[in-house]
Amino acid sequence: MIFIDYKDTRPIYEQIVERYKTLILKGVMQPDEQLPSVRNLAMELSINPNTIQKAYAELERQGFIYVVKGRGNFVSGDSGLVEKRKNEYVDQIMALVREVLEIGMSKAELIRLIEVL
Amino acid sequence: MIFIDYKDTRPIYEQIVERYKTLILKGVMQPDEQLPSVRNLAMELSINPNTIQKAYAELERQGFIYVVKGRGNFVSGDSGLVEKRKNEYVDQIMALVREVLEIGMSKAELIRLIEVL
DNA sequence: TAAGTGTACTATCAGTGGTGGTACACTTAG
DNA sequence: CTAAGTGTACCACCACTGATAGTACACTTA
Repeated sequence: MIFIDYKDTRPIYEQIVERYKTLILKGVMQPDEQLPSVRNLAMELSINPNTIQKAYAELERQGFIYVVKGRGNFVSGDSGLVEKRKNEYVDQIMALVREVLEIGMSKAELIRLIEVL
Repeated sequence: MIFIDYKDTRPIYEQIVERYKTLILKGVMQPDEQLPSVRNLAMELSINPNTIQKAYAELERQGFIYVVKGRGNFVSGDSGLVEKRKNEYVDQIMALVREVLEIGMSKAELIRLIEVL
């Protein structure tokens, strides 16, 4: 379910955050489903528990999971997250589209590439 | 022409590289036009010459500029760069598009956003 | 009670971005 | 030829960040 790409330049904790965000938003992980414990996931990935802790803290800060002390971390049920996430993606895409249009690509060409995707 | 955004999390030298790449690709800087000297630009931006040097070295590595020792750095005339850069952008855009489609956005909606841009 | 959970520390290390400074080879204007 | 301006190559140093290692404590539950 979770893996680390050491060729990826992004920090490990960030990769884990991204991975869980997409798992949750795509519905692979259902609301109130439990995430692996900090220590377990650390063991499984052969990394330090503190790194997992950092990732989980970030996921909680962003509202993707909630924490029950002594029990574990669970997927949040907030559906507004999908909409928020969509907007994040759209903003990024539009910024890039503006750039590529400025150096001479046509809208039509770009739209065509999306259509055939 | 060049400025630094200290709120930007990217390193300074990288910001300078990006800035010059777009200036060159948009034609704001013409082939064989001279760039500011390492020391001048460093003074102007109040940063260290080594940082500028790093940015210029990267620009040369990517083929955007060429260097004449003792004279300065100049904009390259290679037109194939535009095409290469376009592809870089398109790859990034398509990766993001795939993500946003996976979490439930429709192609039509996305295309519409580009059309009204 | 014991095991498993999150959480909060502290110390330490490695890599990277950036600064500050020196030095050298080259080109060109005077 | 000389001096000024150019790129280039170092070195030492510092700050920040990501990550590790270890300890400790409070909570929940079988």
